[in-house]
Amino acid sequence: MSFIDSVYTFAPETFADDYMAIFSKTCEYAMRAVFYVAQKSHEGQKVGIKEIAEQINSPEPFLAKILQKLSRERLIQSVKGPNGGFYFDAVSLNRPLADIVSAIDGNDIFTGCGLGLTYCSESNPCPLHDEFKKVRNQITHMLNNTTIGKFNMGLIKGKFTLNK
Amino acid sequence: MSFIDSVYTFAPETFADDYMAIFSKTCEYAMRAVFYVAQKSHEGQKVGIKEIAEQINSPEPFLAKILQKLSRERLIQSVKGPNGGFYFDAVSLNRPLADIVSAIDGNDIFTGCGLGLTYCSESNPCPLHDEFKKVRNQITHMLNNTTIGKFNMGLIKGKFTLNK
DNA sequence: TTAATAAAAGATATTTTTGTCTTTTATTGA
DNA sequence: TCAATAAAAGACAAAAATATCTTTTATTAA
Ligand code: FES
Ligand code: FES
Repeated sequence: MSFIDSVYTFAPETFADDYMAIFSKTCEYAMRAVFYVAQKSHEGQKVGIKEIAEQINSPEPFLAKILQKLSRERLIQSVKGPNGGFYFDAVSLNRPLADIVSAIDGNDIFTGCGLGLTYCSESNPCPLHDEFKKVRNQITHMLNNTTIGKFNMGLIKGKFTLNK
Repeated sequence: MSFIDSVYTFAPETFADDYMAIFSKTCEYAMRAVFYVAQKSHEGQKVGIKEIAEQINSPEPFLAKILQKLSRERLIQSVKGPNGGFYFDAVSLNRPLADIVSAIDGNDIFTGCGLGLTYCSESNPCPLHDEFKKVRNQITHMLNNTTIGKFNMGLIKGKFTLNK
């Protein structure tokens, strides 16, 4: 390939600098928002979408969609109009984070096969099955044992970050 | 909303029955393919893309792209022409599966923040940091301690599945 | 040295995820 | 009861991931 050619030839980046996280971006926004709203609820306040989006550094209209979904599923509370906003009642504050994750990302992270087989099963395991089960169990444990309100104190005391 | 209306009104499924896995589909295909080719290499054979795609149940042209990438990165060996195909040499068979994953999905799964913060850090942790670190470490351990050739015997003996 | 073979590369298409914009509905306080 | 407010809903747009098709290059064996 000549120099001139190379100037006009770009690698067909089918595999961009992709970076794959455990949770979808949607779910990451959801979790950050939930923790932020929980903290405010602990202080007895409701929060508007604009403030939430600013504080967790997420696109506002997109986050609105996410919270709408959580609201429809009664995982978060909201009221319209002046002094309205999002908040959590006492019951919701005690819900596990797992409820948020499964509402957004589904249950694959709790039950799915690491190699993408349709069903994860003991009788027909993929090679990674035994080790992957441990990973899945730890994720499940983490999400089941983290209530939505668990970090309220830490957040109020400034121990944790929710914005990049 | 009237009955007639409801007949023609469909919920705008912005959140389809999404299911989020730990690895991208691309990476799942890659891992399944790698294990399949490794097994064949152990038996001294090269395998064509068609056979691999059939055996691991993946779209053939898409898998071809994936293996091309791994080939460019010297993670898998290949030869063109008659009797050609993909295979692993002894060195590659001993590579950790982590090399495949990071080539395809990047390093976020090893180092990224569970809540999607730009950097995961001890000094500015997100609420999930402590627990998420454990998950990440277990994934890292799993992928570093699994060589590409680790399951050859199990696969030959039919203990494992690679197709759905 | 040629025909057949099989991977590599390139171009294109589809689907899903992520993100934006506009309109509607509910609530509140004046 | 009216104007202001804020979430809900709906329609639309952009980007990324997934998938397909065609052409090119390298290798082998006859
Ligand atoms: S079968 Fe793959 S993780 Fe269980
Ligand atoms: S800061 Fe979020 S996992 Fe470390």
